[in-house]
Amino acid sequence: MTAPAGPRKGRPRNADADGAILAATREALAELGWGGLTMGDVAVRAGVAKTTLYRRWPSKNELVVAAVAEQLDGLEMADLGSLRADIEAVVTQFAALLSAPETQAALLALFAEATRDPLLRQRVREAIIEPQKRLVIAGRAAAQARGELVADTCEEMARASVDIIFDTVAGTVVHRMLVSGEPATTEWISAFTTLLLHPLTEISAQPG
Amino acid sequence: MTAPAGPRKGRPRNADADGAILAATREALAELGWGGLTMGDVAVRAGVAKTTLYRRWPSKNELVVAAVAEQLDGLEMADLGSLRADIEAVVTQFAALLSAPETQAALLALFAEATRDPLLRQRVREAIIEPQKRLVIAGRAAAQARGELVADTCEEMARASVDIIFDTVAGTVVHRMLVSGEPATTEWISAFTTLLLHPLTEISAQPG
DNA sequence: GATATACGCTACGACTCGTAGCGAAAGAGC
DNA sequence: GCTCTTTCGCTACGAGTCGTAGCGTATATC
Repeated sequence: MTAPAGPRKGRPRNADADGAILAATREALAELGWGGLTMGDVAVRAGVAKTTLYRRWPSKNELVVAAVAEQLDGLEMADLGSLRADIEAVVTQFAALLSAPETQAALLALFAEATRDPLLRQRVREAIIEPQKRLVIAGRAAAQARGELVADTCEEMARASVDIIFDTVAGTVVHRMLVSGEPATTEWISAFTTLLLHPLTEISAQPG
Repeated sequence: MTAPAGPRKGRPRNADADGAILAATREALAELGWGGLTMGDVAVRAGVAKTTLYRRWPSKNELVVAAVAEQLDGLEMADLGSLRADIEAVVTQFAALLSAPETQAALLALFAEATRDPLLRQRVREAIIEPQKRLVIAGRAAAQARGELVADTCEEMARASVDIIFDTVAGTVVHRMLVSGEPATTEWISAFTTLLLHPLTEISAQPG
């Protein structure tokens, strides 16, 4: 996405620079926040010139989107044999990611900027939000294959339930860790999973 | 809070200016976002000099905290006779507030800045988060008085349940409206309330 | 009146964004 | 080997912002 087609003739780009810049962006975001992050500082941390940043990303916004998206792509939904275990595992992963100050500052700063910039908002949804719904879809498919959940009645309802479940899980965890500032202990994750499982299994058993 | 003790001798402050400045701050935040908001612009919108802003609030951060806190103080928990109706009513109020772009940008921008600035974070919790937990407490008390929920087993568990319920409600609504960008329709509020009521009544009926 | 504060205005230093121009480096194609 | 193309680091720049300072004036209390 950043460099769709590599250059054909001239001097090739430093392959290591992309990773170094994105890491430096997250690091700077952790220490300084969105408002405190400066392109010059990121360049120094990454060991490149400021102009190199602008040669690869058009603005601060796009750079941070790329940095955060790369971070969240590491989330995975494992099939541990039960819906409860799967949910607890992915929530634990998510919480661990969100406990890193760099991810905290990056995510919220991005969301905040996205509320005013429709283009950035769309980029955030495309690059960050939508890809993560795969986790809900994968977890439900596994549960259905194990017989823990019945198959969805129709395509439309399946999509709607993915959205509401994703909003509830992501929203609650994000709110607890970023807004309330409390850590997500194993006990809390267990309690939240219980809260989530009750209506999930019931609604699934008797839709309508 | 802003001016704890009024001045005793000199020229008194313009009483209307505070409200005008806070309103102008929210308006500017809606149009320009945190990054785009400038103190000079707010001053022009409010019809005062920039120095007047700094005479009343020490920085941009504090000004926005005050502007958002004032906005959220309008939320109320009404006793409508049933727990479901009470929850739906307060969620509807909250969603209506969050549908205003000025509140969206303000809240998220504030949360984002708060992740890096511990002092600001504490101010946000004191002035914005904690006061709103009164809604959960009031709603639960009313439900217990009506016999819909049993009384809490101990003080500590009561506080923990307030926290988890608050995180779930606020987090889910915020995430849906601000991150996913979907509006909170009456159907969605109803479905979410159902999802919330199941474990609430069950856990309350058989704690542990 | 004397005093003390708030007000509007202008100017300022320090900082950041994003761009432009320079010479040099590192590959591709002939 | 030689040319062409692109990237690189560096420096400098214009525009814009934060937060402060100084000035003269307005408006209150003592």
